[in-house]
Formats: sequence, structure tokens, C-alpha cells
Amino acid sequence: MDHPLDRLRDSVREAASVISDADPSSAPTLERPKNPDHGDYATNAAMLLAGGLRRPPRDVAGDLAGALQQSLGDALTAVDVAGPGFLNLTLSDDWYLESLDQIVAAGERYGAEVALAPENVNVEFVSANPTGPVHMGHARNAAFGDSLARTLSFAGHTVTREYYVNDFGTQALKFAESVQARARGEEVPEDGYPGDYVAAIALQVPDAASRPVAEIAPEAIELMRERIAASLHAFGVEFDVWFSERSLHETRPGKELSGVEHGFEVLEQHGHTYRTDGALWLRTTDFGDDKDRVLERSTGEHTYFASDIAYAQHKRERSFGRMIYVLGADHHGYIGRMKAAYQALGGQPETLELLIMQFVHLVRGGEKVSMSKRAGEFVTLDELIEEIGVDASRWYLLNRSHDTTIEVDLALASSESAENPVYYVQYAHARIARMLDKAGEARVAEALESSDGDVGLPALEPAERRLIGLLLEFPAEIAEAAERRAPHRIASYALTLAQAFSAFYRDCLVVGAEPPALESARIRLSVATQRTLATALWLLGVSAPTSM
RNA sequence: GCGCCCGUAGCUCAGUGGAUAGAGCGCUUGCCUCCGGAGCAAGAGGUCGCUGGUUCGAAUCCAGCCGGGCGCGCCA
Repeated sequence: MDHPLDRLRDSVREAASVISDADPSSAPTLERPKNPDHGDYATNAAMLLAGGLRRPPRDVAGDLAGALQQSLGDALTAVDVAGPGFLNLTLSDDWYLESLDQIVAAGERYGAEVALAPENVNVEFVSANPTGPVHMGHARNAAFGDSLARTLSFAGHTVTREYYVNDFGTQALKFAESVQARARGEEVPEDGYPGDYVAAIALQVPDAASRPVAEIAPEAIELMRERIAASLHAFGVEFDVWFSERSLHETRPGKELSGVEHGFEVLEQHGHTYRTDGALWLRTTDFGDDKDRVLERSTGEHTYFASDIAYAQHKRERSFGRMIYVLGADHHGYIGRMKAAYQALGGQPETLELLIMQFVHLVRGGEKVSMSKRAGEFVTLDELIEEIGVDASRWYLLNRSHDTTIEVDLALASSESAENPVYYVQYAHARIARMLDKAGEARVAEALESSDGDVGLPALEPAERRLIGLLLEFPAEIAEAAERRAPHRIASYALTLAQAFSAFYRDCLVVGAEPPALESARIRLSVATQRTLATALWLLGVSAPTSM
């Protein structure tokens, strides 16, 4: 798309090339200054060129200002050299209004398809053991993984959302043992699963009391997986692929080896395995890991790590250009050996991204909420939704960077009041919807069609310029959130946008504004804001209500 | 001991090379005749953990320390 800021950036680049043949040491910035006295946009282009030209930055800025004035003409109402050599640009009302028209013309997909190099991305997240309900740690993982997947997809990537189901090995058997104990009316084993949900599943598995544990395990695990899927569904989280760990241990259709054996085969071909003490080892130390890792125990059993490698190889063979793993805070020790294993398979380590979600601490009115699993006090996703709702849950789990521990205050998150940012943003959206209702569908449609009647309008209010300026930033925000795997930036943006709309709403009458062309322009601005708020909220998985 | 993450306002946290460091909550003071007051305006509150370094310019990059969280198994 021909975004107004891209054109402005091009103008700066062209002006720079007039001044100097040499490329600037880095790409010039074009940003909205914090201080409104510094114009609408500021660029550091002159300071970057000054070094190569061996001239004072402010002199270069002066030349650049002249070149920009030439190329931008009337669109540029002021250009000033400031500070150490910044160029502050002030743009005309017409430039703002034309930019607004472009945003409106982009429709509801404004901000989409901004990725420079679209990729085929696999996002694996949650992947909680199907031996118990989804709890708080997984909830953050789910909110983040889902929102990241939405953001990447919106930005133009092809995204597969995947859940790795640990339906194989000792945990699955222990779970089945607990189910069987409950079916027999007995206490669960010492290291079993005591929750009430185990008894509920025991009722659903036919003849759970009498059949062999190995036989009921897959059925019990599948029932638990369905419960997890239902919880996540209620949270707005869906998966494209539920990948069975068990399938990696079975001979694949039309093949002679299981997935795990195939993984070993690939590793051996690359010469990175060896046998010692009766166990099969992977020489991960060749790739920077601090010690080698066991793949097959001396007992002949495969390790969990062997499954992980086979799974990574499986993803590779499905041609994902990028694999993102969203992992819990206790998994960072896993990064080194996983990257090493990936290289041992012949993969490029930079295409494998392991993102660590830091802890969530729950607080209720200043008091820490215990989440001790041992004491059976852990908070489940279902309970969280029950207490504060999906919208507040997702907002508070998403508005912070994934690599910082966060504190969620349940009392604040559940308060439907002014002190709660999530409602503030939703309120702005609802308010626009009500206002546009008041104008009437026909009037709004008319305003969206006629974009050439802007001549002769009064000067734009500062709040209008500010709001259009913010809307223009949206595609870059999406690109940044996608590239940096940082959906929390969208929450910050949404709050800022809602505040800017409130200021506009206060200062500028929309419905009933005279002349009609002014009303039209303000309706267009309101529609563009409403769409952008709706998109931002959708990316977060938060609803955008039309009334509250 | 080694590794990863974090340290920014009273609290919770944004801000990965730009100008006077921001938001929400909390606190103080104003504003409901005006498209929704779940709102708005103004104010108080900061050695950006510390010390060096790189740079025209550092909360941001580098090194070393200090503090906190988490992890370091032929467990899953």
C-alpha cells in the first residue's frame, strides 16, 4: 500500500541523495516528536549524513530542508533545523486530510500485510500436559501465543497454530493409573493426580476399573485434551494442529521407521551421535550446549528430548521457514540444547525461536493469591475467566512484555470502571459506534464516499491532527509487534489511540458539525478510529463492543 | 558455580541510539445546560540498580559489579 508515511520517508531519502552520494550510516528515522513544538515529524537524516560529508550537522540540515521544501511543496508548511541537527517538519492540513482518506480507503484491513518478508510460520504454544486443567502459567502462554499468531497472520505471514500433546510416556500412564483408581473408588497413587476432574474422566472411560492401564491411557488423555481444548476455546484460542507425541513413536504410514527413529537416523547421518554406557547420546556440545544429552537410555527407552528432536524434524519436513516455541519460564534451560539439536539435524538455528514466558503473580486487593499446585490451590484458566472475564484476562496477560514477570490484580482487572484500561478502550469503541448510529447509516456512508469536499474547511484542531497522526502509525506498530514478537505493544497503542479519540471527541463536535463537509471529515476520522480500535482489540483477543 | 530473564515515579509496568524519560493505578485540585462522565483538565511524584566504556547524542549498545526471579537429571 502507498502509505503516506512511506511517501514522506521516500521524500527524505531522495532529498538526502541530492545532498550526498554516500549512503547514510543507517536508515534515517522519521518519527513523531514527543514535544509538539518540534513539528509533526522529525528526522535525524542530516546528522547521519554529516559524518560522511565532514560538515556540521546543522549545515547539512539546512541544505536538506531546502531540498525537502522543493520536493514536498505545499504539503510542507514549515521545516526547521533544531537541536544538534534534527529537521522538524510541519505538514499541511491538506496532507493530513489526504492521509486520512487513504486510511479510510484501506478499509477494515488497514494495517494488514505489512510484513516485508512473509514466511511460513509454525507457532507452537500452550502444549500443557493433558493430565490436568489449564492453569495460570498456561493462560499467559495461551493469550500470548494466540495473539502473536493473530498478529503474524495479520501482518501477512502464513501461520500454523500448533499444540504438542504429551500423550506418551510415564505421565500418561500415571494419569491413567489415577483415573483407574478413581473408577475403583480408591485413592489415587502417591505421585498421581488428585484433582476432581480425574474422577469425572473416570466416569467417561468405559470399564476404566477393569481394563489394563495402558489401554485406558489414550482414552483418558484424549478426554482431558478435549477439556483443555474447551477451556482454550472459551478463551478465544483455537489450534490448527493438535500434534500427538505418541505418533512420533509409531511407525509412520508407508515408512519403515517411527518419527523418533527417523530423527536418530538424520542425526547419525550428520555424525553427531555416539553410544556410551549403553545409552545413545547426542553431541550437543558441538553446537554450544554445556553438556551432551541422552537420546536413548541404557534401558532402551527414548528420552523426552528424543521426542522433541523428532518433532522438530517433523516440522522441518513440513517446510516451515520459521518455528516459534512459546515456552514457560521453567524452560529456558531447554533453549541451548534445542538449538544445538536443531543444528545437529542440519537446520539453521536462527529459524528456531524459543520464547520464554515469565511468571504471572496473582494479587487480589494487594494480597498474593497462592498458586501452589501441591496445595491444590492453583488457579485454572476456567476460574480466571469466571472471575474477571475473557476480555480483562487477555488484556492483563498481554499488556506486558513476555519476558518480564507480571502481577495481575484480580480486584482491579474485574472492576468495570474508569480505573480499568481495558474498559476504557472498549468504551471508546462503543462510544464511536453509538455516535455513528446517531448520525445514521446513510449519513456515514455518504461521508465515506465524498472525500473531495475538504476544500474550505476550517483549520484542523490539534486533537484532529494528533488523532490522524496516531492512525498513521498503526501499520508500523503492527510490523513492529510482529517482528519483535511483542503483541503487548498493540495494547499500549490501543490505549493511546483511545485517549486521543477522547480528546478529539471533547474538542470537536462530530454529529451536527457545520459545514457538512466538516461533519463528513470528522465522521471519516471516527470511522477510521473505530476500525483501528476494533483491529487492535481483535489482535489481542478482546471484544470490541458497540455498546456497553 | 554456570546459564537465561528482570531492575525506570508510592505500586504495576511501557519505552532496544535522539531533543524536557512516559502510561495506568494511587494522591491533590477543578469540571456534569453541550454527539455516552466507564469521561476531561491541571498538579505533586524520577541519581532510569551502581561504576566504567563506545557515540555528536545512552534508560537503550559493551564490560564489570550489586540486587531479585527461574533453570541447570539416562525426570517429564
